[in-house]
Amino acid sequence: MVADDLFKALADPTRRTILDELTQKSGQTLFEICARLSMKHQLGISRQGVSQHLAVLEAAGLVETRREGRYKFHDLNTAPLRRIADRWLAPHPSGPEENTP
Amino acid sequence: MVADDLFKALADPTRRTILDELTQKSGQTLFEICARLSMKHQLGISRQGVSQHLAVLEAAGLVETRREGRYKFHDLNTAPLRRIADRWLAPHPSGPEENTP
DNA sequence: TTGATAGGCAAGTGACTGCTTGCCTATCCT
DNA sequence: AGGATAGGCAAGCAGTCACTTGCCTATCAA
Repeated sequence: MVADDLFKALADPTRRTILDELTQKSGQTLFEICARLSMKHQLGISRQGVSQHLAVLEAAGLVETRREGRYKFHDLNTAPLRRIADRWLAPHPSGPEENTP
Repeated sequence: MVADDLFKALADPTRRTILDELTQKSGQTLFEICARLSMKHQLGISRQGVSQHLAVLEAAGLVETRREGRYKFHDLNTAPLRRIADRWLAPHPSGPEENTP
């Protein structure tokens, strides 16, 4: 389920802060994001923790990555965000989501 | 944290289905929502489960309630939804969310 | 080639969460 | 009054999640 990945990704405050950082400066590496979370947000989190958060954001389609040599750059993709509110702003004839987990 | 309640509320698929139902028909009671989840969505969930979900949605500001006698009606409030995407669509000078849990 | 840098994989742990069950209160209808 | 209906409170349980630790691979610079 696509919507599920999206909302689950947004549910964590650290992931939302990562999106904030990528909004300010796109194309950051893992270490760069780690440094910013630590410096600007006083987030004492390990590199692995950030890496796992980025994986969740990528699975949700909110972050796209490109490799260059040993560097992996992370870019923001706001497309999924813009469709969130639309779902509940107008009545739908049928439920847009199957809910059988 | 307001944003935290909002995103946590949206993280659960059952709660999103409840929002779908309230979009279709506003002002439903707890039992009415229970019946619709069971009939239309094959969700085998207890009344307490639905009640707890509604409490979370109300804490997030997505649902507002009004009592009339022994009935409690639930109405949708889409205002918080419309501000979600805005956060990451334009760069912010400083982080809009404190992240010190 | 050696060391340093950037990142990945996997297992373990503590906390949170969704859900149930059991019991209780309040309102309405005969 | 008495039963039925609508809803609330609280404890308990199982599954999920965020995070850490330890080790491994790949690229670059000397």
